[in-house]
Amino acid sequence: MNKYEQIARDIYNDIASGKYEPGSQLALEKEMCAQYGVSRITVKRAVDELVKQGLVVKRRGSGTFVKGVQEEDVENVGMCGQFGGFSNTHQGHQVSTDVKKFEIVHPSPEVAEKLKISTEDFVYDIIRIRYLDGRPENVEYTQMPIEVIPGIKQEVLMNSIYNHIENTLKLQIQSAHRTVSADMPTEEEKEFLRIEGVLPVLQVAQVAFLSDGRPFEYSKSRHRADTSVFRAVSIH
Amino acid sequence: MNKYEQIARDIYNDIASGKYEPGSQLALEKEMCAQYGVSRITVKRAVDELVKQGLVVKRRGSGTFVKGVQEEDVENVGMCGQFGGFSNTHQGHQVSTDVKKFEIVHPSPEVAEKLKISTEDFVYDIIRIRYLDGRPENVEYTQMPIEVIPGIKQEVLMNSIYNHIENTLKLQIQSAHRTVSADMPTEEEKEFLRIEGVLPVLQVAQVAFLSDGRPFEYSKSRHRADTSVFRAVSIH
DNA sequence: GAGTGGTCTAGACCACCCC
DNA sequence: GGGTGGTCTAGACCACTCG
Repeated sequence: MNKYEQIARDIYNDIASGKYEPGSQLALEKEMCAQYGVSRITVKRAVDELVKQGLVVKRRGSGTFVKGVQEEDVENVGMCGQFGGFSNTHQGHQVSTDVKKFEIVHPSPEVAEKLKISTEDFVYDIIRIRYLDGRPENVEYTQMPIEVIPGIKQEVLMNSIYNHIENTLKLQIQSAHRTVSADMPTEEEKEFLRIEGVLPVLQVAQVAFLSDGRPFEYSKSRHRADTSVFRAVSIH
Repeated sequence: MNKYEQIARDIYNDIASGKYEPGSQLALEKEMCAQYGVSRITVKRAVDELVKQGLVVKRRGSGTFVKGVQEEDVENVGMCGQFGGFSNTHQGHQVSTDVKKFEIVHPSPEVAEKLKISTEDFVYDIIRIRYLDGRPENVEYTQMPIEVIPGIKQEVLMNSIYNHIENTLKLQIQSAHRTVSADMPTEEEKEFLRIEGVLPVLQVAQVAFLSDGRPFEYSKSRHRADTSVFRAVSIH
């Protein structure tokens, strides 16, 4: 564990545990240097992690202050960013999966372009429904190059593809480019998600990248609008 | 202008102008040190800006590589992040505004909590419709504490509140916490946005903060789903 | 003027990749 | 083994806030 990560985690815990009230001032960077026995630039980096998460604000000439945001935000953005697949973001709930389609096909030109592969290559073509505590929450359309992510089996799909990638294949996920939009469900999706009446879906389309820069996934997840939101923090 | 900002901008331009092909390797950090006459940590910081924007990937032991994402992404996330109000994010289009409501009221308990003020305080209560090239694109419900953002006039609302804050009041915007969701428009909104038939709206609710940590705005903008998306890049 | 965080340096050592 | 980026140091100076 790096020093700055450990320090960031420490401060985070102090805030989450209520040791720092919302609006109150954090210990000075100089003080933290002494407390942790590190240089100031390392403390700065640790605190900058919290700034990135939106938990604190730095004011040059004054100090660093706790922002005091809603608890939901802290939980959702938290130490981990809005990352991981579906399973990881809903800890504490019972997650189950229904695999509706699992084939290997050629990608469309659009998908091939996004995944930086040829239409001659092969991709997994997966449709899954995700349930939270037994209620359908979203339907996920996933395409992944078999070259990049080999060994996907039915069993992997029932759990987390992300776990398979990081734990079994030992690959690192680096980033995701997401586009969020609103749409109406198709008739099939209304069945999948047990939607009656008029309810839109929140669509999250993403291209995800490994740490070596290769795109490894193009997916669209379409969520019931009454049970899902997408959160983001942006810093100027 | 700071050195690392200038260097980041330089590299960004090299990528945007196509001097670096997608997938190609950037100049080494050591080379950039020589080129710009700065220390390596400064070059690193510059390149990290581009990583944050999702334009490049660093591979320890190998180098830094251009990710090769869609042009839309680069434009939208770009050098500026997905920031600024509506006017700034649609340069090149003709933007106009229709003010439907402009009053001063007490905030609801929920809004007061988010803005860290009392329900006894006053907030502007604003409803505006935004048009892109003459077509209604979204309706925006804004509440701002009059104490924090004084001097809002009809004329300001016709242009950009953000410009007023940064240029007239000389305040710095620091961050925004956003929650994106999908919903159906109300009957009134269908009129405002000239929606016929069944079309959902993409809602972006946000609390925005000044650089001194004070929340200064709670707003909900509800966009026609057929003309709007929300983009985000997340880095592990 | 005293004190805060912001930027930057020159140099060290480490973890990792590839040959 | 040679070269990459990652982390960290000790110290300097600057920009800003506040009393």
